Amino acid sequence: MAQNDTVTRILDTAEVLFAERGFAETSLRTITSKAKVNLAAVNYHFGSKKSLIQSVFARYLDPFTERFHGALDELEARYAGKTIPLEELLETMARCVLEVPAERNSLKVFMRLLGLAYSQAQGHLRRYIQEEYGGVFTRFTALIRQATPELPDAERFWRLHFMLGTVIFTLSGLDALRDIAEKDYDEHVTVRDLVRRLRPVVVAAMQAPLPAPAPAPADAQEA
Amino acid sequence: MAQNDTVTRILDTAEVLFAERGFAETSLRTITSKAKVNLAAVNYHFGSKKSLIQSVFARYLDPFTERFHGALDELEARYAGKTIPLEELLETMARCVLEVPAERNSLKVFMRLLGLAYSQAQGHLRRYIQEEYGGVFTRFTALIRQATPELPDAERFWRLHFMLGTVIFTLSGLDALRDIAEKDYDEHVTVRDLVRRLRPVVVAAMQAPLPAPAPAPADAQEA
DNA sequence: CCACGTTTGAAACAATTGTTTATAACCAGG
DNA sequence: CCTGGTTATAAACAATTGTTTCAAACGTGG
Repeated sequence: MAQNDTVTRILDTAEVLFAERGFAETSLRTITSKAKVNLAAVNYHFGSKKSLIQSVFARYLDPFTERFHGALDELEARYAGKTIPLEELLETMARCVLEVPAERNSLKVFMRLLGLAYSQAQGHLRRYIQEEYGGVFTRFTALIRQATPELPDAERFWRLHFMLGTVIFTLSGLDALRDIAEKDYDEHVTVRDLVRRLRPVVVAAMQAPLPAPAPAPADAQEA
Repeated sequence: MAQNDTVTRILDTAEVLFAERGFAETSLRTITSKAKVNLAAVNYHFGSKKSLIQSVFARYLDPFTERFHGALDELEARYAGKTIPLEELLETMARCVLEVPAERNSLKVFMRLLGLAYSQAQGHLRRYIQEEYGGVFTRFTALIRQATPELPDAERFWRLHFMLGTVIFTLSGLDALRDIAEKDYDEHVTVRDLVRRLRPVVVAAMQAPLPAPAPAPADAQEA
């Protein structure tokens, strides 16, 4: 029990600190002292700081992907070859995202971690997540493709990432935004409230009219 | 000229490195060696690393806010008290965002810096930007408010941040996304292409139907 | 009870960080 | 040609970082 206790105590403390301050800004000494374990315990149990970070993600993403795959199985079975409506797909994903972290820590931590992973510049973390958990996302986008046959592939690709940005940005910066919202509109907003607000926006965004065709490239502007 | 040369060479190098690797991950030695200036030059000219970071932002945001204010002046004059349409407001902002960094470095760097500032966890940088440049944004949102009278204030607040997330997330992660898009759909996408794609999505998102009212809070879920 | 693999503990390590210091180079104005 | 303040340079500083080491404590199977 002592070993497991040390490992989970490190993970519990690390994920909170990472979410609060970022990866580079969180030292192993801060983690271990707050977790009341020895400094060397991190390198002993995880090997390195980098691998600790990945373990923090794995503890969220492993149960998520499993549950998400299951939910998609159930959905495909229910629709038996018929194309699943867009709302249903989004709803299912939202439900899985909400359910998994609710069992342990707050969803806020999970989203903040995801946001950090994406903003990590050189992106070896994003690559790890892509390689390890890209499967469900590929499966999900294939179903989205069937649900939005009117969209050109490239257009759908970009719109999905537009919405990914919306969700990650909003939920990962939730604390700051919530403070403003509470002060200015005195309403205490929960994550579920946000998902409720997100739903019509995401649907409308995905179903927005196609953009005007690109103008003739008179002089190409480098990006 | 020598002084100015050192200062701008530090800023030019720092903004690129910051955008590529983040703030904490970029050391002053990396900056100064790449900029071919002495290590102490940063502390001499800027005082500290933190203040160098702020200077990097100021060099983008000062001309941007000036130009944006001017554009809003011109818009208000043109509409002479009448409410400015939403599309026009968005168009104006997009134009200013596109024009300013085009004069010097790439827009990509600017957006990546903005994304980093927002994902910076403890957020003293976000606070600095808010205090220093919050004015234009307040003015802009007031105009947006007139353009979308059907939206409750809180709803508009959240939707604006949804869209802010879309823009920052997409444009700050542009390189990675562009690689995927080019590989999968072999289309070379420029920033202007993205803005063209963004336009109908943002408009549709802002005009999406209101969400269903919150269900009775049977058991409150902590966030 | 003993012995052995596993886990913890305190300390030290080597490397890197931002910042400061003291000296030298520069470059105008008298 | 000095002289004054401004800028550049090299070196050192103190603090912090991730990682390693090695001995002590632990706990379980013989």
